[in-house]
Amino acid sequence: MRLSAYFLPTIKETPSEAQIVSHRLMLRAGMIRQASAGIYSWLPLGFRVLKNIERIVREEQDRSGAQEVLMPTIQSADLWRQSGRYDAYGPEMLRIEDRHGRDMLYGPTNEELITDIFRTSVKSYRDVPKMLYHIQWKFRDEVRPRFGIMRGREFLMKDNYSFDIDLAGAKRAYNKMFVAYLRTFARMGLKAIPMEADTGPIGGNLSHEFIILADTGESAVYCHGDFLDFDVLGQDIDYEQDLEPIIADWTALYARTDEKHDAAMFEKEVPQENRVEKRGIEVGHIFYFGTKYSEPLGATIATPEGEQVPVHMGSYGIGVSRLAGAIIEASHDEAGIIWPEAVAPFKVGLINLKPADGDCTTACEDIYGKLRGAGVEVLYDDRDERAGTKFAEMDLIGLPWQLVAGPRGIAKGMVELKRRRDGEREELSLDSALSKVMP
RNA sequence: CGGGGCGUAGCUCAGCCUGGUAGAGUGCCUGCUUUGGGAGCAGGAAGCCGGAGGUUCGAAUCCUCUCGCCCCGACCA
Repeated sequence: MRLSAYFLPTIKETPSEAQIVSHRLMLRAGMIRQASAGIYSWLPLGFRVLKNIERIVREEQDRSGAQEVLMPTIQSADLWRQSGRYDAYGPEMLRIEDRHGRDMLYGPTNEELITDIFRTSVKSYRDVPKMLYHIQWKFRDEVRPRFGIMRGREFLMKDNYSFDIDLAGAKRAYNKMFVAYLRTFARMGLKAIPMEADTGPIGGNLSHEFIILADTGESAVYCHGDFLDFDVLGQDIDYEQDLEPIIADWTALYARTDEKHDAAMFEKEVPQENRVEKRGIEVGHIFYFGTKYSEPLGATIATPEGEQVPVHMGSYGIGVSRLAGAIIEASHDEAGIIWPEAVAPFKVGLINLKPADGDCTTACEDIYGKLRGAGVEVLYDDRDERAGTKFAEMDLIGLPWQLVAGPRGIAKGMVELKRRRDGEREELSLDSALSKVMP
């Protein structure tokens, strides 16, 4: 993509409404624009990031055996009356009336709908287990939206729902999601730590929040430092195998949010030097809720013995749009965003320092063509701007690699390759620079 | 939903107390100069001062109402 043709409205000054760093940077980098309180438009750069996050989430859901569906944003109130949540949910639910006077709502979540889909078509134990997920916009009319995209009213969420004949089956589904989440966040370059969470009225220990550490996180979290060295991507995972050992590894050490924190236990279980006390952002939540919805909605299946039992369900959410902000909270510096490669809107930013210079521009066009030919996503700054502006904007939008070509270097056949993460620069020949950023 | 704050040029803000023809910086457009970290000089375009009522000869400024946005708290993926 040529920057001269790209819609990238960057802002030098910080918009006054943005307080936290991800919100400021997303506005400044031209990723999003606020439409109204807690509701945002995604501009080209931000949308690319959102799509990358979504893609990784989808790939890992599919890998775990979940199947993608797409349910509507607008739901009928009828189902919610059956589950008892139409009244229970309160003013957070955006209620709508259609032209016929029917009560509708903009879905804040989809348990009712998915349970309805399941109950009308699944009748036998032979048809489970199943995991159905979708990635869809939700709306929760928060009293006070804040933190930009991180806590908007409208947000993109992946929610998966598992259906099993009994608790043991549900536990297997839970474990699959647990591992899928570890992989999902790791692929995005995040250290996500599963922390014990409240299970509500169901009880048991089948509820975890996945938390990433960031100074600006919304809640205090406490965990063992060894979590930061765990590597899930290095493992070869077979989702049909028993995942219990992996779960055991990841739940053996202390990790709790402040709601569940027990200072005495923390100090007893974690040696002083390994105690991590930081702030965290919740990016995922998995939990088992048993027959909470299947019972009132009559989602029953027949056991091998012919008995009708309510199906056991779990629900597994990832805040897809929130992740865009969360990743920035976890990865930025004074100059701007630092994208992990997997979610970066482009892999390489090619800076032509002097478009007016024939040789320099010829070389840049050549590099641009070669990178694109190799399938590398590249944003080519071909604008007639000053060098300082180009450097500053490229740092701001945070592409992992910057390839800088100026007349002086080009005359010697050299370009500069800068790694955004640590600012390390290398003067390289054209070919070796290219080979470094090509797959 | 309680408490607080702010709506003036694309953005950041001054002007309001004490009423008298709308301001700065930055961004944008033109030209010249400059050219490896958000340049310099000169010129230019740009605002129903959030909206509606009211007070007044006269309102960005005072009063009333209203809408929007932000912050703290309670709540939350």
